[in-house]
Amino acid sequence: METENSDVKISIIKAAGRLFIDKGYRATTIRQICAEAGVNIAAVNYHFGDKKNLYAAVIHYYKDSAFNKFPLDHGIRTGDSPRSKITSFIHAMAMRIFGEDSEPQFGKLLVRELIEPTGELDNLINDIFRPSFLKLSSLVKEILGKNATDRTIFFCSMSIVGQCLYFRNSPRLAGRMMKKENFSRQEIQTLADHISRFSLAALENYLTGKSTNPKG
Amino acid sequence: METENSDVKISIIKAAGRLFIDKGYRATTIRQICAEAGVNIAAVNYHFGDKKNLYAAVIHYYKDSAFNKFPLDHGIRTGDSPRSKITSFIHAMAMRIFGEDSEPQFGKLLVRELIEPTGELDNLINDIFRPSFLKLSSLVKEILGKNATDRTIFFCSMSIVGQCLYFRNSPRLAGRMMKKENFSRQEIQTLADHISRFSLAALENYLTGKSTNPKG
DNA sequence: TTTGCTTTCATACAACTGTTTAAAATGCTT
DNA sequence: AAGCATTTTAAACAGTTGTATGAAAGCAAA
Repeated sequence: METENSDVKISIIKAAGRLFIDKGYRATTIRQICAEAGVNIAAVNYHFGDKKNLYAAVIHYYKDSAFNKFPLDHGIRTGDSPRSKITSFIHAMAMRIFGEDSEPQFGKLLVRELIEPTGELDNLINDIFRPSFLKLSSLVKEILGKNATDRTIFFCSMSIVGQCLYFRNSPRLAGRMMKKENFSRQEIQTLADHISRFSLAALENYLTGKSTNPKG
Repeated sequence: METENSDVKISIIKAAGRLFIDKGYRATTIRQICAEAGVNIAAVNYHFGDKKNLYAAVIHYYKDSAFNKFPLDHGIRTGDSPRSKITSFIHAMAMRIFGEDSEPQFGKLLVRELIEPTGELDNLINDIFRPSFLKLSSLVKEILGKNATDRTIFFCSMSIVGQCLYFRNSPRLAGRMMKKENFSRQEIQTLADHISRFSLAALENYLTGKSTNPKG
């Protein structure tokens, strides 16, 4: 059995990726994958061993694809202002999560794994979530200043990530743009612009803002 | 066949709810549900017709439970300040989404349905998402003021909802509190306090804040 | 106790699942 | 062209799924 990624393996990975993104791991059958890829039923087991291994290969493939195009420090230059750095980070994160046009939507796979872990979640946390979150936290800390506690930095970073993921997976409300399958780069930038603006406005007034006690 | 909710029906709904929340609709089998509820395997089909109908009953049951305890205007009094109103709204939303201790976590069912619609999604959008979102939007509008466009109000409301749902479904990062199965009321309030504070800081400076253009 | 209805039960069924197998086809080296 | 390893194929496998069935049990009213 070959170890490199042959054409057949790639075509299976891509077909499986489309289906996993669209229907999820469990609801996608090997027969569907093979039909979509135009290969025999036994091809998955021959080339990947089993369905679980194929899924891991799909995650790996799309993860590399997303982070090769938009690495963690994409658009961030050392001399940039904290505002500019966090804005660049959010834009790159949005591009990874949304994908462009018909590109794979890595964020959908991520969220699916969050909701219904298949066993790859631990790898994803170590490979993706943790380093990405740590990078974001360091940028958040630059904005909040030295008075911010680790807990505050943590919560604020969570708030930023949450916005990105929800925009990708929100329901269709009224006749608006959300819940589209694919977004153009222009639309992704519009969303990333909002998230950056919203988050920066929050971060720059988080420590000085009034209390939110409902009674007060 | 009875039309009221008998004891057996309730116990099946509750057992199914626990399993659907934990493993999702597809991964949960009727045999598991009946074992958990201590009833015969044919009970689901006898009392609910089929699995899909049972799922709809589960959604309906937990939805009513969550909104009876924490309705849309929970804690909101007419004379309250806009800040106080939106804070109360976020706290109630958090309670509905997280549930308390071992209470049903309605947010998990919601997000599962967002990620992998079973057909109930359209009902949920009409019954839950849309009215809740409209209520939140009206409160956001109060804070942003009359200069805010509908588009701005929409995006900012999305940002608030996104935070709540992500906190419920975030991965376990380091040894922190997230990705717990159950949250105490104290922990939910802590999260809601942060989300309120973050969002209010954002809303009150969104229109006056500087641009987020990465170049600037 | 008998009657008639509702509910429970063990069992069975057809459809679908991931996976395996052994033979056929293909490609590559000599 | 021959030999050999790799890949593809059709067919089958055992296990699980949601659902259906017909008999047994429960139960209230007469």
